[in-house]
Amino acid sequence: MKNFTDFFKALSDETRLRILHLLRNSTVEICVCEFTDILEIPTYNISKHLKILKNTGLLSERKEGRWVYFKLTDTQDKFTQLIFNALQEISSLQLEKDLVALKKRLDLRMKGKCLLGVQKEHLKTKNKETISKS
Amino acid sequence: MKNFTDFFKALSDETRLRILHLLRNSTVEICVCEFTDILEIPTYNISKHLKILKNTGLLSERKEGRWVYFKLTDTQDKFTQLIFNALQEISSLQLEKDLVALKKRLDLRMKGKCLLGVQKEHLKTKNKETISKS
DNA sequence: TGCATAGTTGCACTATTACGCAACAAATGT
DNA sequence: ACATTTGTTGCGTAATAGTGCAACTATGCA
Repeated sequence: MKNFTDFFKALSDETRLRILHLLRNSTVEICVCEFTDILEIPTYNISKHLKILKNTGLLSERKEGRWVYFKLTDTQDKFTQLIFNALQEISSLQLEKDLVALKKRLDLRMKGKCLLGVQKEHLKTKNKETISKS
Repeated sequence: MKNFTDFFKALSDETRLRILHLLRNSTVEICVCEFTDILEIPTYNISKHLKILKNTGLLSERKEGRWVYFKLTDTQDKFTQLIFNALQEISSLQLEKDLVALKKRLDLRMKGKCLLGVQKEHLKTKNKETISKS
C-alpha cells in the first residue's frame, strides 16, 4: 500500500508533473541543467524532485561526465503504464510553454550532448568560490 | 494543473485508496457508518476523507434520511477512467481484508438499507449528551 | 595539483496535511 | 417539543513536505 500512496504523492506536485511531461514528449534524455533552464526552477530543487521521481521507479538516470541525464523508465508494470497513459491526457498552457522551452533548449546541444551548464544565472547553485567573490 | 496535483494528492493517502477500492468492488453504494466499521477508522475521519474524494470529483453522494451513501462517479472523463483502471491493478493483504469486512457489514443491511449506525463503539463520534453522561 | 563546473545534500524555515476532540447541524422518532 | 442518532466541521496539535541557502562531492581541464 505504501508503495502506491508514495507513487501518487510523487505525482501530486506541479514541478514533478512538468518534469514527467517533458520526458514523455521528448525523444531524448534530459539533463539537470536543461530542466533548470526550461522549468525556471533552481538546480537544487530540480535535483530533489528528480530524486523523488527516481525513488518511485518512474525515472532512470545515466551519468556522463559531469552531466546527469534522466528518462522515463521503460517499465513492463501495468499499473505504471496506465498511469503514464493517464498523464498523457493532461493538458495546460504551462505544459505547452514547457515544450516550446524544451525545443529551444535542446537546440543548444552540440552533437546531441548538453555541454553548457545552466544558462539562467539566478537559477544556478552557487558554490563556495562564487559566494566569496561576490 | 492544480486540478491534477489535487487529484493525485487525493489518491496519496492509504485510507482514501481503501475507500476507493471498496467502492470499486461493491455493487452497491456504501454509507459513512459502514465505512467506519469496515475500515476501523473514526467516523469524523471517514467523513473528511470522503469529502476530499468528493471534491476531486471521484465520488458522488446521496442522502437518505440520516444516512449518506457514496459511490464512484460514473465519469466519461478519459483521465479519470484510466486512473480507475490503474487502481484496479493495486493489490494488498489490507485491501483483501477490507473486502471480507465489507461483505460481512453488508450482510447486516435490512432490505438493502443500512439501518444500523456504527457498530464499533470506540469509532463513533460522541455527541454532547453522550459525553456528559460518561 | 589546483580550479572551475555540474550536481547533491543537510539544515532551518515555512506551508500543508492528517488526526483527535468537542461542538454542531440535520433528520427521525416518541 | 425533546431526545436520539447520523454525519459534519472548526480548532489545536503533530507529522510531513517543499523551499532556499550554503556546504559538499565529483568530474574534467589547465
